[in-house]
Amino acid sequence: MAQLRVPVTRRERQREATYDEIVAVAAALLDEGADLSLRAVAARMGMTAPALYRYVANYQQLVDLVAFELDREATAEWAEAAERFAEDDPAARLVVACVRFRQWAVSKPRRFALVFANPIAEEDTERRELLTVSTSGHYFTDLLWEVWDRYRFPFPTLDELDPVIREACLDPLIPAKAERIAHEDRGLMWIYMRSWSALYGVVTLESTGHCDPRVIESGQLFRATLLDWIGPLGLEAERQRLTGILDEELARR
Amino acid sequence: MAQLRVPVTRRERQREATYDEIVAVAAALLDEGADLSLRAVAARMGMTAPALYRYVANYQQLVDLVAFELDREATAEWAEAAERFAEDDPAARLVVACVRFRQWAVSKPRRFALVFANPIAEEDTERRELLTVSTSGHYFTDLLWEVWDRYRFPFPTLDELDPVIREACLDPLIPAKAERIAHEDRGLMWIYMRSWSALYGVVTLESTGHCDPRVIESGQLFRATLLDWIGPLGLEAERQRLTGILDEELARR
DNA sequence: CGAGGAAAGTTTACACCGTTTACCGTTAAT
DNA sequence: ATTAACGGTAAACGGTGTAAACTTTCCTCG
Repeated sequence: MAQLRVPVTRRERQREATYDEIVAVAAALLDEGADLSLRAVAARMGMTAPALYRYVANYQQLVDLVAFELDREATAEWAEAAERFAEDDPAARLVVACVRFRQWAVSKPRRFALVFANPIAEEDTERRELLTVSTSGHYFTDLLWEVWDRYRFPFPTLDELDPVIREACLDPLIPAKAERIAHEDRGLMWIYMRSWSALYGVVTLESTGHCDPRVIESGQLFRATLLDWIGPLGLEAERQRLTGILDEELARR
Repeated sequence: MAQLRVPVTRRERQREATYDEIVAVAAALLDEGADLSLRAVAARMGMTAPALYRYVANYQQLVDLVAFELDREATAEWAEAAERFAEDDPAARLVVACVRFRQWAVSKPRRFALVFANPIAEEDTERRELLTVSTSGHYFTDLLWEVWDRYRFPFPTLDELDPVIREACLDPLIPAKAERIAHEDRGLMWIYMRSWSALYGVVTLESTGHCDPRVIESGQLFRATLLDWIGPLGLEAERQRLTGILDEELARR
């Protein structure tokens, strides 16, 4: 029994704390506009750079670590904000979460770039696996499933899908909490991919600044993109209410 | 008269050639998977690094120069491919150009990242201006206008638009060949922004690899996104033909 | 308790990077 | 022919990631 318990020796607690400090310091550097460097992180922690190699194998792993934690942190924020609507109101929660995601991306573009605009080479299976456990991805798939569970919007059956897509729906390599989705309902994953692609698109465009700043400021492009999904997600009857929530959340700034 | 002619002295020709070589060498480095560094470019040109400062003020300018030229080069490729359809068939040309853009982004992700995934800070007016003259942006706006000129799909009137968006349509800060669009038709720019956002979204998602590799390989996500725009662009009557062109172009690999 | 060993640091070193400064031929213009 | 601009060099500075060798600290086990 004893060895089954996670052994929290003094050393391990210290090590855990060091990891936390790494992430905190990195986030601070990022917010200050400095760029994330191994040496800078080490220096600010009162260590020499090579010491950090006791914690990460190389620079890329440092970045991945920070990205993963920032993703978790951000997702927790959106989730908390979404909880101002009841559990049985997933549509409202989804709207809030999307807006908060967007506000986060626009107000903290460097964090966003680290987490979401970080190129992943096809061959890099390690980093790809890391992507699979992305917290935000799981959160959004889960939310989408709940919306479906409540509103039962249509989605393609597995045999309507392109064989490759079918496989990708059944055994997703992307961040997704698919276990919860019944095998025969896995066509839902296609809706997830499509809607995520749309959301990712506007948000990346806005966050990276490849867009008229006035348009970003107004939020209209994002708003229109979200509204496009009201119909496909079976929320037509709720359009007015959800639009209200959307606008309110956007105005919150 | 004489001083109106662009003076092509020997020196200026040489200088021009050097600029071309910088871009060529940088592109080669990029394609080899090395990262773009001022020193590496200089070394491969047989120069020392400081010599490059006679041509660009700093590293960022080197990147911008290369990005701009690669954008031009790529746009020329898509445009040439699109010309296999007649000038009076802008819809087919648009489909071809979009697919070629996507194939370029997926097969040369590093070039894509340089040109389109390069963050631009809000304050950086210089780089923002550079963005405004982006060749690809002009090409796509132009093509969209031609589609509208032929099919007359509906678009919001200026007074239907949010005031901020209206202003952005009238005096665009984004790459766009807007002069050609009559003042009262500037609502078209809204359609441009929205469709560009959608296109940019999938393509970035696929190019950066934040997506199941099998889905990228199949091209289905991109295909579906493009097909969504057949209706809004007034091309419903052409759906079958355009879908054929789309699939053919995607299969071309 | 004390010996042994792993863990966590440091120092030193190397090869890169962007950038500045001072200097020097070559080339073009007056 | 003189002068000035141009296009290059060498040296140097401070920054980066990373490797190897060495030291100190702490935990564990006989």
